[in-house]
Amino acid sequence: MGRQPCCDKIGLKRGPWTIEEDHKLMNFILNNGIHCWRTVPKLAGLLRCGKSCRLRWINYLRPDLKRGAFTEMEENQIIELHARLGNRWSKIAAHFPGRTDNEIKNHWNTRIKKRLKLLGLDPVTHKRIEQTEKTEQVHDQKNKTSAESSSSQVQEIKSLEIKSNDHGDSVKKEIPAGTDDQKTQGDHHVELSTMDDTTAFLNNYETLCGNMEVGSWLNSQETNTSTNNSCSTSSFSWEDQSSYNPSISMGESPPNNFQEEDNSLQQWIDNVDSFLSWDCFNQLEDNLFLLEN
DNA sequence: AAACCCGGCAACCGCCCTGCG
DNA sequence: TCGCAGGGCGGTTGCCGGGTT
Repeated sequence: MGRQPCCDKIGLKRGPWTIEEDHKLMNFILNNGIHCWRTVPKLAGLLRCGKSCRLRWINYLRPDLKRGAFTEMEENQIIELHARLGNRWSKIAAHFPGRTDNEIKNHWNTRIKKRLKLLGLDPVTHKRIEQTEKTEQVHDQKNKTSAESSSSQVQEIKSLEIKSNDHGDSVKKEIPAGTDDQKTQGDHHVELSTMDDTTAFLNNYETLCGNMEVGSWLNSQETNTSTNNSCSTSSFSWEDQSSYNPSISMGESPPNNFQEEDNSLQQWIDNVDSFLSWDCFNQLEDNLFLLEN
């Protein structure tokens, strides 16, 4: 039979959201806050599932979303974080205010992954591809000879990692050791016997990336994303708004927060209106309406 | 100009986790 | 402690627009 759907999907709309639906959802959340996603579509007059509303809000309508292309710095940071955290996109997204996990995940899958491959780096292990193969061999051997001491293999892994340092000057950064994130690295990552090894690996990784000049390479491969960013996509950063309260979340009531500040709600709506270009859409809707009649 | 291909991204699916009664 | 409901999250799908043939 399978799992029960999260809500009664009969008669529910799916697919791309319309401007009208966006308006309804945004107005509802602004006026009422979010108490229970399941009730949101009903109360907001939407024929959508609660989950769909939640996703739409989080990935598109949320006022603090940063729009536009990823900068070179952001990309490098994503790569760095992915090396530490694996595919835990929400954790990675937490380091990028205004970016969503979905956005980062898509960006990773569509661009960064390919670039790492082009650079000869395994996007999963973040090691050079030939090293990954060797490491896998080490793992295979380890499984076969589990009774033996693993020290020599760890040594081999270490030596492989250290090789990545042999590319010239190293660019060292301070990396906090012993964080939870490091302790919970994904299984697919290189086995590290100690926290020192983790730090060494990260340092080596960073050194590798630095020496291969990922940033400049990316820059040369692509007509400057930052310039494109500034002209192709309007960017709305809620951080710019002094009245913004980032704690819009379950159980809280954003309107109160907004109302406490002079004109903040109106400012927000104005900003959202501008970045969604609703005037244009409204005009289009009007035109369509006239055509239909 | 049309057909086809491909990449990017929004949205969906379904499992997992957490909080509550 | 257990079961359930709801939200969170990662993986996947499918549409759309731009590029190529």
